[in-house]
Amino acid sequence: MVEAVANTRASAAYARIREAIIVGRHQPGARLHIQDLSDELQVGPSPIREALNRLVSEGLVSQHDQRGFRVASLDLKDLDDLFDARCWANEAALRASIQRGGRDWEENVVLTLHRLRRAPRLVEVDSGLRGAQWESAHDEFHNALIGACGSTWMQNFCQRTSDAAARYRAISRAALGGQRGDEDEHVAIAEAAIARDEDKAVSLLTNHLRRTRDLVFNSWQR
Amino acid sequence: MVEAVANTRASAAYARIREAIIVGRHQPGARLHIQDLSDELQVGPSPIREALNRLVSEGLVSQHDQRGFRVASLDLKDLDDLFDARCWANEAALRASIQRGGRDWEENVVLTLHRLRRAPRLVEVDSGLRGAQWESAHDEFHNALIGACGSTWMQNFCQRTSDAAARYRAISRAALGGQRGDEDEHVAIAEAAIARDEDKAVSLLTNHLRRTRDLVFNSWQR
DNA sequence: GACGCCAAAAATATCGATGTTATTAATTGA
DNA sequence: TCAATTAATAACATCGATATTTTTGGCGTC
Repeated sequence: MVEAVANTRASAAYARIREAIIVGRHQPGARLHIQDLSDELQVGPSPIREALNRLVSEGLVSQHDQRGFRVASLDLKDLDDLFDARCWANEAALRASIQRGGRDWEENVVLTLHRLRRAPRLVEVDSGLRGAQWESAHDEFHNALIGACGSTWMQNFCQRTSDAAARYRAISRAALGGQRGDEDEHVAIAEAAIARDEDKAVSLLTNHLRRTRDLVFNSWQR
Repeated sequence: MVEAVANTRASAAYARIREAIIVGRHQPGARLHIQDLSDELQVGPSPIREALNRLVSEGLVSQHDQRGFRVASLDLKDLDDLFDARCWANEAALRASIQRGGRDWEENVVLTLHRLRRAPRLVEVDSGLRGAQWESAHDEFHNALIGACGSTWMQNFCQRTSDAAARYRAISRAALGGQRGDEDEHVAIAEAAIARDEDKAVSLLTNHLRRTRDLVFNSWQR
């Protein structure tokens, strides 16, 4: 999902700040002071600013001229906005994948599903590493599902919306103290997809996304 | 589409470089030297680099660590890739708009269509301003069509794919020396949309996009 | 006690300079 | 003449310092 090593300080800073935002370590709406990040990551201001500028176009950071950067904020309206986009994009991409996908696609779906089921769930609340591992496997599985759609543009968009959704999941997880058990849903989606049952697969996937949305919605407070 | 004035040199540089890429003044694959841009825009290297970093996440510029920036390249495979994404995204967004749109949406479609028809076409090959004016009106119309879909995320994605498509159009225009007459297509799409005929509107819009793709495809050479 | 104004402090956006890495040119040996 | 190695050049990534702008805090007035 993101390169472990980077040849440039800006790229390294980009990866780390990005991760921190998605995981929720940098909270929505919080200001991102150049100096603080500079101290934290042990690099000068320039690479930090370059990293932040990349994140701006990615929608993870918002920028106001002369007033610095802050973590893009989240709210219920945006949650529904995002939910719609995810449904539409994933539906189209999944249908195309089912139509166009070959053996390699099927095998990749099976493989990533297996890895997802094997990935450790978040048992204790603060075992960050385990959570990250599961999130990564989860990501891989959903990418595999739409991996044969034939459009990198659409896949990138799905990835981006998925990143945004991960931020909401992190909040909900922090509020509820655990994750829901949705292994069955993933299995069902994979089976329908491989069986080339477009409508069923889409319906299962859409409901899967909706349940995620509802979980976040219900755990929302302030 | 993009703010005319910017309070910061980085934002100003961003807008100008972006425009230059979309219009095709910076050609696909061309290297973007910091120094050159610095001289051209009369600002130091830092704002230029920040601008380029934003464009990287936007997909208009590619970056290779330690090897600088270059204009994102275009090819026929990417054209089809992009075409699929545009069709899927616009179909979903248009359907939602037709279902959810109210009076204000209808009126905006009519208004932007009128402005598009009134906008001067590109008569002479190098009258850049006129072309830009039409491109802008064209953009506004397509945005208006999906303006009531309810998802900013999806609208932003459509905008982004539309920008990429504009780059292909610029190439094809330069090769052919003119634009095709597609006023009728826009009128038909608008009418079907306002008549709330989902399937017809979607079909017209999809064909509209396909014709654009075909035009570019046929004018491709090197 | 609240509002507005002014000064002090902090933070940003930008510059110019420098170390490092890639690219080009020159040179040597086969 | 060409390949490979090395020197020279150019470009990039990064730093540290500075000018501007925003924010904060205090002060006086209504």
